[in-house]
Formats: sequence, C-alpha cells, structure tokens
Amino acid sequence: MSLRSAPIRRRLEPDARREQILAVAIRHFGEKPYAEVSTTDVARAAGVARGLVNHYFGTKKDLYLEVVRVMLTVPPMAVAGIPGDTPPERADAIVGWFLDVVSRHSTSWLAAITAGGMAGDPDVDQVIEEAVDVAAAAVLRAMGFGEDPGEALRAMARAYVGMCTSMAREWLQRDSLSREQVRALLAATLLTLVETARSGPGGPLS
Amino acid sequence: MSLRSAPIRRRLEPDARREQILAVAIRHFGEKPYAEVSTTDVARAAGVARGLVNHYFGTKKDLYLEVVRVMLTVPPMAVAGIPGDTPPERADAIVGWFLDVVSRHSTSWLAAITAGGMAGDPDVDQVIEEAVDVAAAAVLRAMGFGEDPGEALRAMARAYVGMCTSMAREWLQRDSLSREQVRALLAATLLTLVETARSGPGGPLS
DNA sequence: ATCTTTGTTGGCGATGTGTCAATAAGCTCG
DNA sequence: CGAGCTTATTGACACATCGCCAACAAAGAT
Repeated sequence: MSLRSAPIRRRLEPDARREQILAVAIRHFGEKPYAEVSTTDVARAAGVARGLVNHYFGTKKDLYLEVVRVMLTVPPMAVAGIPGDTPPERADAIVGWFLDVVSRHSTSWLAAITAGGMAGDPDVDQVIEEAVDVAAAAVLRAMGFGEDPGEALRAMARAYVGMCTSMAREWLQRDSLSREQVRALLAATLLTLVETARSGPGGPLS
Repeated sequence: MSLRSAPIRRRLEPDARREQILAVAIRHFGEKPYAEVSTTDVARAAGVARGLVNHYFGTKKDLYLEVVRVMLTVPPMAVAGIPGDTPPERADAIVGWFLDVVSRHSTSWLAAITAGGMAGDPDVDQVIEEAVDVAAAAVLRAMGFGEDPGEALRAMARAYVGMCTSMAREWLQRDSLSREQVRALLAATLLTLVETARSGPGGPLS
C-alpha cells in the first residue's frame, strides 16, 4: 500500500509558508463571514497544524487584518496618465478607471471594503480607512488638485469614494444598475463635488 | 448588615425583562465591537443569568440583529411634511432633516450603520440594507418621485444614502467637516442625482 | 554520519456559547 | 392565610475555538 495516511511533514521557507497560509485565508474569508471561519479550517485547508497559523500571524484578527490589507491593495495606478483636458473629461476618465479596477477584483475587493467595520473593530476600520484615503487622494490628484488639497476636501473625497463603493455594489452584486448608469452618475457627482468645493473651500462663505 | 450579597431573584414580565436586556445590549454593542462583547457581559450588566439572554433572544447574533434593527429604526418621519416648492429647496430640507436625525442618535446610529456587514454576515447585511432601502425610498418620495420610482432610481438613491453615511462619519466621528459643508455637498449631490436620473431614466439613451 | 538550526507539531488551559432540567417567585384559589 | 400552580429564572453540562508553549524532526552545516 502506497497510501500515506500520515502525510510526511514538509519544511518550507518561512516566506513561502506564510504566503501559502495567507492565500488559503484569503479564499476562506472571501467566502464566509469572519465568525464562521475558524483558524482550524484555515490550518486544515493549508495542510498545516493550527498552531502554525498563530505562529506566523499571531491572533486570528491579525490574520484577518492581513487578508483585508492584501485584498484592498490595488495597483497604485498611473494617475498622471489620466487623459482629458477639461474637468468633465477627466472625471469620466477617472471614474472609468475606478470601475475597471473594481470590476477586475470585484468579489474580493467588495468583500473587503464592505467588511466596513467588522462591527466596529478599530483595527479593521483603520485598515479600510487607509485604503479609502488612498483612493480619495488619487481622485483629487487626478482632478487637478495639488498634493495637499486640505483636510476638508479630502474628507469630501472620502465620502465620494463611499458612494463609489455603494454604486459598485449596486452594479456588481445586486445588478440593479448598468455600468453606464453608474459611470454617468459618478462622473456627474464628482463634478458636483469639485464645483461645490471650489465655490466654498472652507465651507460656504468661511 | 443590610448588605444583600445575594440579590434576591426578581421576577419580571417577559416584555419588561426583554426590553431591559435589550437596552443593556444596545449600550454594550454601541461601545465595543461585536466580538468583544460577550453574552456574559450583557447578562451580568443586566443582573441576570446568561441563560436568560439566550432564552429571550436565542443566539448572540440574534441579539445583535435585534440591536441593529432598533438602532436603525428611525421614526418613519413626516416625509409628506418636507417643505419647499423647488427641487433645491426640497433637497436642502430633506438633507437637513437627515442630518438632524443622525446627529441625534449619532453614536449608536453610526455604530449600527457602519457595522456594515460584521465582516460579511448575510443576516446583518440584510437588516442594514433594509434600513438603507427605507431611507432611500423616503428621499425619493420627498424629492417628488412617486411611490414606485423604478429599480434603477432606487439603486441610485441607496448609493446616495451610502454617501450620506460616509459624510455623516466625516462630520460626527472625524470632525473633518462642518455641518454646513456636509449639508451643502449632500444637497448639491442630491440635485445632481435627480438631474442625472431625469435625463436618462433607463440609463443614458436606453 | 553527526550536529545544529528552526520550521512544525500536538496538546493544555482559558474563555465563550447553546441547551436544558431544576428551582423558586408571585399569583390564584380554597 | 396557606397550598398549589404557572412559568420566569437559574446553574451547570457539553462542546467549540483560541492563544500559548514545550517537544519533535526536517534539512542544511560541519
């Protein structure tokens, strides 16, 4: 019998093992909610003792944080390469780019971004907020604002990104909107944002 | 010694007891993330055996669902009473009303709405989506659309509500925007939405 | 072939959760 | 006023998961 009921234990480079476990964890957390994924599941699926998961990632939440971090990491993109001279053209271009990126990673990206809080956990929140902030900054840069557009403008851009994710959900998950509908409204909203911001940089009349 | 180290067991009406436990649970889930709240905590704070919590609410998740449901249940409001004749006036009014409601329950409301998924749990998602849907419908009604504005429009309104919550966060939690800034951008965005929707009801040119 | 390093394992203790039979609080009726 | 009854409430049991750590062994070094 060549049946190896006891799979010989194999020794991997730390980086390789870590990455392998992380890959398994990403798949699991993408399919089931946090609470329904046990480290035992991940360990078994990775063909590894549960203790090893803790060894590499510490806490279960730490593992989850790493997963979300990876899921939300998008190619920093070439903002400089956004085409168009007029604001409407540039708005169209950046929205189109955003929709391309999101639709490419659709399931995992949306799963991570809508994890929006894991019921208010500060650490998870922070990771997500950082990702949103990066996206918001990219949008502002692409729309011609400098490297430091001011806190108020960044806040508005973050809220705009919030609307973008909501619309992406409607398009990709609920299928209640077409890509064109999403594109049209997001582009128009972005222009409204820019306009409103320009008319009252520190708030209306302040 | 009048010290009662063993507080005599009190018998309450089921409704009263249920409501009392729920109140305690609301406070706890509003302060700490789901995972860090144990049913033992809730039971002890309510001066009750842990088993009783399960007796009244079933699972811990069921309890949490009830909490979120209560937190997101906003007075159905008098949408009919929204003042203003022109769209800009009505937009201003409804945004103002929304901001009033949110700021009144600020912490608990935001905690519930940003629980956005409890890391992807379908049940929690559904409760939140229902609340968002109700809010979206109210906005559309107030803006003069009929009782059945069509699926596409409802989807856009839901995404708009998503932006509203993002901006509420920026205002109430991060303090990065003033109420006036939030009001101005949300009102302008709402007008843009209405305009975009009217110019292409089934999507641009469809 | 033996030593050394360190990736890996398996189990212990603690904590949290759902369930259920046993208990007693408070009302009713004799 | 006391016995009986209903049922709100308790306490403990069984099970699952988690973080930790000492012991083990795979693969390169000597």
